[in-house]
Amino acid sequence: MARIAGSSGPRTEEAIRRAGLQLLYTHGYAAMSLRQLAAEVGIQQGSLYNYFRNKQEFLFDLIRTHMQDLHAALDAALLREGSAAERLQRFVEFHVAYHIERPQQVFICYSELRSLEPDNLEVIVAMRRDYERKLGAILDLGRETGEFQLADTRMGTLAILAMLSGICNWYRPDGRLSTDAVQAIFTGMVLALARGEGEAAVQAPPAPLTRLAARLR
Amino acid sequence: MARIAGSSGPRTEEAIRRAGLQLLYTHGYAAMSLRQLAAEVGIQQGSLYNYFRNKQEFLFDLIRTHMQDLHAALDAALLREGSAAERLQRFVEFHVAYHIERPQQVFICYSELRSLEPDNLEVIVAMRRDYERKLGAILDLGRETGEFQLADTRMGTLAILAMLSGICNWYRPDGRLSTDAVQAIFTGMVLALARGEGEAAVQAPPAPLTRLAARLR
DNA sequence: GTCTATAGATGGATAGAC
DNA sequence: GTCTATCCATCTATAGAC
Repeated sequence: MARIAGSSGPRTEEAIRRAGLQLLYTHGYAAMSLRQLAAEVGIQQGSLYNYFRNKQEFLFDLIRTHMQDLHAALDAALLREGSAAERLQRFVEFHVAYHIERPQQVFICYSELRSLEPDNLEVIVAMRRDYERKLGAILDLGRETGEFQLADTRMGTLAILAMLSGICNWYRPDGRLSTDAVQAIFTGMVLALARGEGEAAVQAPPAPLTRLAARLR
Repeated sequence: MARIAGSSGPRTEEAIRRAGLQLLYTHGYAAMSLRQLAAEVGIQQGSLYNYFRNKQEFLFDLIRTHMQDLHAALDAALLREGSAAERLQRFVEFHVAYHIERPQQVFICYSELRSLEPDNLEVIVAMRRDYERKLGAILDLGRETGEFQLADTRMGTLAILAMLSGICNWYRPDGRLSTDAVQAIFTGMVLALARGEGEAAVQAPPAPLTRLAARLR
């Protein structure tokens, strides 16, 4: 993976981003050393400081850039017209495709929030809230038009995002299903979730189960 | 948080587990120092080695113990009779309650898999697969009886687990909803997901969306 | 922009007294 | 079982030559 020593400027910057992404994905922020990063790029460790002021700034830039790309791509893909179901389908297709194409970036943006210093974290969390709101607006619309029967649109938002974002934890390009197939299957599941009334199968209260779990704590 | 110096044996062991859980949850394995851990417990750092051979063994024990508890609690709660819908409802109620009661343990068991050495990871992944299979069996049963219309039960398993496990990322005891309310809402969403056919709202292929996302990469 | 060299701090783990 | 003291490795970040 080592590059030619002496390669300069933009090429090095891009190499650092790529290698950093891979190392963050594999080892995590705290376990990724700048010596490793420099070795992957093919430069000496001190030279990295020509590209960022410190390790934290490097992480923050990587995450913020990804969140900006995500928003831009969503805005380009999302329908502003059509039924709520159509918009939801577009959202799912977009989100699935984006997560399948950038599993590393997506994973880091979830898993390394804890590694951000408070001020930086605040910025990213705000961007994430905006993204959630765009899905929330679709679910709210669907409830107004009667297309969706969700008991709670906020919980629906969180459930759908968790379900879709989980894809980057198991999807493999050489796996059983193509991107299109995954998109189709998840679109079906999300639409069913949003439309269905999902009345309970059993009426008995779940309290005893909770106690059981507590006993084993 | 410091405890009385000189406290011995089982009390210290329990204190180490509790403090370790908190530190792993807050900072992660790589960023958690044994000096921090010892300080939280109220002992000196060297004394920790009376309770584990090294840091890795401590993490592994914590995760393995949690997975064992999870399996035992599920087996105690899961119906072996009844319709697939009833069993699925029980599964969701159990899983939600368990995750709400132990958000830290659950979070660590997902986020620190990367910190396990290969042999240890293998053990945990096998336990996790067993857990997934128990949900998968319910979905398969439902498809055989015609209760469920899932396009792909394996994807259904992954989707449901991601959706439910995401709860520990946002649930707060002092939040808007009680445990019972969260259980009821998620039961409804999961049952709707499993039952619904979820035909697409739009027939057009999603290929252009994928290209759009790629353009912004 | 890259290199070498190093400061300064912190980490996991061990040894031996009590 | 807990303490003190320490070894040795590794880390981020900086300084200055080329």
